[in-house]
Amino acid sequence: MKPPEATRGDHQGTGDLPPAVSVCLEVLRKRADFLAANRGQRCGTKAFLLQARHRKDDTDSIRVGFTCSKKVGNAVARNRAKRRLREIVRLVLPKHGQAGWDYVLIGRAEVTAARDFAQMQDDLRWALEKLHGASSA
RNA sequence: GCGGAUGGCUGGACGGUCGCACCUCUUCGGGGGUGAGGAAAGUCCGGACUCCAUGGAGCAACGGCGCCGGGUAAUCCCCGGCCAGGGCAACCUGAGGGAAAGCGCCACAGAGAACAGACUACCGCCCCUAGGGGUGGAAAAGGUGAAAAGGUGGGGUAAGAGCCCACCGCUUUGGUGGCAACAUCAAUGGCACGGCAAGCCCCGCCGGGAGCAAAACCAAAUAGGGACCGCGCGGGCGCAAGCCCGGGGCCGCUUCAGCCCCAGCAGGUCCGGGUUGGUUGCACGAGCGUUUUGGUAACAAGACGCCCAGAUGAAUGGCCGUCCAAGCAGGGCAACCUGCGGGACAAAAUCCGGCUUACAGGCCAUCCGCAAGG
Repeated sequence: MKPPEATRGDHQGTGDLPPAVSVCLEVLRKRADFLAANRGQRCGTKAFLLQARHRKDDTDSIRVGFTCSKKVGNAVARNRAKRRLREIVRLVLPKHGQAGWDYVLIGRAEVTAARDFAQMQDDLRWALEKLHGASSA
């Protein structure tokens, strides 16, 4: 009854990815991609933790992954958290993300499912500006 | 009307706007269809299906089950019945075979706890003699305990006792009813037989193992194995042809049948295994709905209609509006009005049949008790 939920034991978490997003976005499916993103830059917000990594390969697509471990709650709570994260990514990332980067959003217990939706979008914009501002500086 | 018992249903609705998975149509712009649960859960039973084990028979071991009958693919499940316990009742609960095969265990308390025993108390006799001691009888009364050797009443006696009698219980035998568990009636014996088998055990029945990450196929890249050919090949006897004797393996043992192996390699030809992706398995099934017939029922048979999720870092959603109902506050005798507010448990992962557990609120049916009315 449970999805792979992947290697939960370590703190990588493995996101569950919904191929949701629009055309220019791709979804991370490989465990290795998640591990690589985990070693990249990161920025926490109230509703989630954002990890980002510049792939430095020839492709210029934006890729995203989502991680909601069992700490977030039961299956129903995890699914809801992932869907909300997926939705703010769909609305925000095409405009504010940078090509050639991988992003991973990690859900938090309680907050990810309950925070005001508009505020979550602002959170993501703020986190993206902070990361890319720091990397360019 | 109040209280209660049982069974079942439902578990937000509608709309707007972005979006997801699969299928499908397409003029490649896009359009259409379908898309979580009663528990999808726990993974506790039973099956289908797949692979592994060479097949048959017997035995042993291990595990499970356990009133009787029926249902089913099957079950530890379901239905009906029996017995025991609880409740005024509807109804509920019950690992419910065997303790006159054996072993073992019954703590504390108590005189005594398992082929009984005698502390207080009772009675007779004897002795010192307010009272007590000795001896014998007896096991009813008190006390202890979860449990004390049939119960109640009467007779009887020095006092007592199934010692005798009646009823109840029990043993044994028989009759009757029932497929059976069992019930009931009669006779019989004066009563001999404590509990625990979720202790060992005995009896009866059932059971091969692993599981869709099973398994099959395709494509890549990569280190290492097997078969056949050739040289050659177990022991003994023999000049030789040949004859005799084998050993080991095939999930425990025995047996029968069958199969395989029994030195090595510088070569030649061919085949298989693991990893990562992909495809299949993978959704037409012990299927669902309606209905008829048989059956007390579980269920079975028939007719008609229907196609109903197939993901894999894993779709079935985000936001907003109106309404519905739980809750809170205010107003009103009340119906109700206004505002706030928030939506039970829990999400498919090969598929079925069950069990168990979780669950806000709402609804329906049948039945029982009490009260009132006709």
